[in-house]
Amino acid sequence: MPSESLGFTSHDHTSCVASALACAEATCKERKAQLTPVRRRVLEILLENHSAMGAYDVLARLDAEGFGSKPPIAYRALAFLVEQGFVHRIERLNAFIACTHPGTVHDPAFMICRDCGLVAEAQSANLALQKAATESGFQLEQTVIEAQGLCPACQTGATT
Amino acid sequence: MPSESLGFTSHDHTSCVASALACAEATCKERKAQLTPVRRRVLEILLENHSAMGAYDVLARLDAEGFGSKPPIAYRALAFLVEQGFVHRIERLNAFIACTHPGTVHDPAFMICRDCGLVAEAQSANLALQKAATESGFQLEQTVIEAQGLCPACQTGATT
DNA sequence: AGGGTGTATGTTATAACATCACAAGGCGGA
DNA sequence: TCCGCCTTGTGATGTTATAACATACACCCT
Repeated sequence: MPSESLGFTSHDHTSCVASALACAEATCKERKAQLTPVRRRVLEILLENHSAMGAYDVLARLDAEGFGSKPPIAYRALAFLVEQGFVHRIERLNAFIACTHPGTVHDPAFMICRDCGLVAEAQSANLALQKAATESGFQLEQTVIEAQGLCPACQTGATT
Repeated sequence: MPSESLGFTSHDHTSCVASALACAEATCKERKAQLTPVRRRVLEILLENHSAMGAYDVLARLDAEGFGSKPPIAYRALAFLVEQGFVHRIERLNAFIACTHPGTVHDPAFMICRDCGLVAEAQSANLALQKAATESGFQLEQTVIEAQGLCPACQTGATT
């Protein structure tokens, strides 16, 4: 039962947390980036939670565990993790979510269920956008692709 | 020096404000939606400004013109305009921009220059995303597609 | 005219999200 | 040792957004 956030199917969760952490550790080592305790813990929290969390939600957890209670604590760790590609920011929700397939280079796309709030990560490869950019001379650096709708589970009996 | 939103080229600006307003009026009439003074003025402000503006920037203008100074004044008008499709919200910037081609149905994509802040609207048609959605059973309702990079003008000598 | 309904506006307060500025600690290299 | 760099801690503040409630106005129906 591979972890497949791509669909909205359930999966074995404990193993994917461990493997994502291991991957982050390896990547940091390779890049000589420091996966400090706070940073590591934030990543763990996001992985365990397995859904998009606001910075202040993360902060509350950190505070409860003695890491500090001020916003910059959380924001700095999150910024680091986003930079390293272990975590993605969901603009639409002002929230953060652990990457489902770290290690691979990607320009992720997200599907956000407006009913239950679940967020699934997919690959983007937006050719139309690249074409438009090329045509207008825009030098594309990063793309935010976030779809909103209803996940399979919420399609019956959801708020219309 | 306003620039055309589709490419990053400049264009005649006065005429596009007028035509967009006329279009909004016609559309509202057709839909029996009310383009009240505040709403109309907010649309004008965004059209005149011709770039992404924060809700509070808009609010400051409204206040200066006697429309009221409290956040809901601006947010409600903006929400109406977004609903009607006359204005788009740029998630990445927490800002709003007048639609460059109102009247036509569209699922817009944006190119945001990180140096000068200009925002250009393009068409999206993200097939990859639609495919992913279909495959996973996600019922797609709306897409946010925002690219970040450098506009032609900023590609020489920009902050790297 | 009276009364009900719906939409829009006005206002207070506060929630939620994010950053600045500065101090202090740890650690490696010159 | 001393310096420079990165990281953390903390207080204050800035920015974006909504909840909740009251009021006003237009419209329709009787």
